[in-house]
Amino acid sequence: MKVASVVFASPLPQLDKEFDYLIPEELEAAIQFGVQVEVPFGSGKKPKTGIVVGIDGKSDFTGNLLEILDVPSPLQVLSLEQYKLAQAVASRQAGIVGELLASAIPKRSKRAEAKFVVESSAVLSTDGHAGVTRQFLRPAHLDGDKQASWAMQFIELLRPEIAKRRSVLVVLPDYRAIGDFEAALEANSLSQQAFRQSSSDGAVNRWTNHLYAVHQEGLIVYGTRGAAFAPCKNLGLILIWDDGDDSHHEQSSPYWNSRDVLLQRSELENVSIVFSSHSPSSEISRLVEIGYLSHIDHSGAKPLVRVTQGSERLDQETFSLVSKTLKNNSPVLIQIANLGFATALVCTSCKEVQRCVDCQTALWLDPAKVIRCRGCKRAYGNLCKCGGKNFRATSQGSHALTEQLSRSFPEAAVLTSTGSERITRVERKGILVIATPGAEPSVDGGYEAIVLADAQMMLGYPRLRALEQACQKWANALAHLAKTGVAVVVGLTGTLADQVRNLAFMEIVRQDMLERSELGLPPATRLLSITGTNTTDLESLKTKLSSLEELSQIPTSTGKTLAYTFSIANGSSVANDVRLAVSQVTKTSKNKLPGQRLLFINMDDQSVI
DNA sequence: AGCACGCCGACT
DNA sequence: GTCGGCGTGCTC
Repeated sequence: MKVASVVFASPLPQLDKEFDYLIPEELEAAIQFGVQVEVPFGSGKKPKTGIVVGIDGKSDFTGNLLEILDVPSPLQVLSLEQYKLAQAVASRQAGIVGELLASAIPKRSKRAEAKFVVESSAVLSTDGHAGVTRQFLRPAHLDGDKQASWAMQFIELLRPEIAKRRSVLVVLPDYRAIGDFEAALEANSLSQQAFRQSSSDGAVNRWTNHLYAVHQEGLIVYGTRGAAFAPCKNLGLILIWDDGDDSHHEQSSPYWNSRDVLLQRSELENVSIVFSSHSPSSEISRLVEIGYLSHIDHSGAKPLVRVTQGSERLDQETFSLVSKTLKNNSPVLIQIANLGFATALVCTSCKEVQRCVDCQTALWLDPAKVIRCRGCKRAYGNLCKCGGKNFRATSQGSHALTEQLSRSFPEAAVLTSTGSERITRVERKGILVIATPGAEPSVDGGYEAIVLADAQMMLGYPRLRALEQACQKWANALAHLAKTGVAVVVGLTGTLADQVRNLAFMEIVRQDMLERSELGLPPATRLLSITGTNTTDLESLKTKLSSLEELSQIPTSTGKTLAYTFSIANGSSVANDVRLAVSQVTKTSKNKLPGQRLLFINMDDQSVI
């Protein structure tokens, strides 16, 4: 009898390998790579579902081989390329193949399967994958009247691939981008060939789209970050929008991100890849710098941008610009940094900044006008320690500004759009929109005036990536400007002011990236963090890791996290060593909790510094 | 995950 | 003497 290698879509490290089973002759016809099988496993009575990832005449296993019990459906659910990608990502991130497979394969829907018919296709074009290109592409600075410039650009790039019956994979940061992309697909009559891979779709749709992506070539497969692992038959091109956006990072182990996964996919499947954004991430900037990516600039005509130096949100000139634009019945956008009524509260009698008694975090006025700790959410009354009853806001949030502007421009409608209360589109008229970064509503033809009111504050965050993230948020907001519009960026000085005025985000991020390189910080190096709850376990891990020369430890603010930098070239050996050390500590620890992981390895931490 | 194997305390 | 606690380790 022939032998099949089977893997399980399980996050358990003990099951992170292939198990061999004999193929009974009556099932031999149905067994092929990527089909689901029912197999006996362990001493459990009920059969376990696995996936066939290899068929051979023999097995290296010395024990007694068992037989596959059943093949519930002859349909392939996993492609060879997907499996290789999961293996590569697991090894790079010191994670487990099974946990990646679990998210790459949706839940089976028998109802979807009953209706699924593979379109019989001609023999695939085999014109090879000659001329693989890897690019960073800047789309036009300004969006079209009805469509996002990047989405239109994506359509142009994917068209020729679809015509060749190549599939195209499109990975987007969030649902707003999905909306923009779907609008572009619709406008170009491509919706029929596009298959969304989304965890929020219903089980039947999800499974249907998954099956199409496995079995049919020449499709547009798109979705948010999870789609990076989606099957794509005859893949010819990978497109990623705004790779620097936080949403491209997976929040659970093994903490992969779209950029790195898709770079690996491009290498493994030898296909072209295009990263696109208005302002590059520092990683993309580095890849352009070392010549791995070529830089294609389609940004075109620059809009008119004014930079003011003062810290005042709306100086006289800006105020009259807003006022004049509204009078002309044209829309205005004001981008501010955060929610709530105030970012910090100062007592008017003792001048103390109000802090939480538990965690020392600054208090703020939340959207419900309750004084609350920003960190632990504890609510406070309206009384300072000194007995003072009055507070002054050190910086205003969106709701306070809405109220103030409603008074200043009584005849205009004032709308607020934030991450949690988002408006996606507004009518083209004299309307004043206040939005937090990433929540800017679209408007046909663009805004006639855009004010980036908190530019200075957004730079001030004590984070490694503050500058590149600020550039990303500004550039994305400015894409909403009308061709005849004017933008005002508040509170920048010196070289940075000049660079922002010229929309030289490429250069700003490049300089920032080079400065970080000199300090040995990402993206020139990688940053590893290991987080746990138990300090003794972390201590013993620290001792184990101290013998590894490739790692250089960096301090962290909490005792619950160890952080190290390591060189990109050492990536695979570091991943191996760390995985080993963590499994040893886990094995000998006395603090194990059932079903809970003791230590979390993040091979590319974004937030410890 | 399940489940068996295994070596120490209170029970008919 | 045995029943059963769940720590440890394996499952093709």
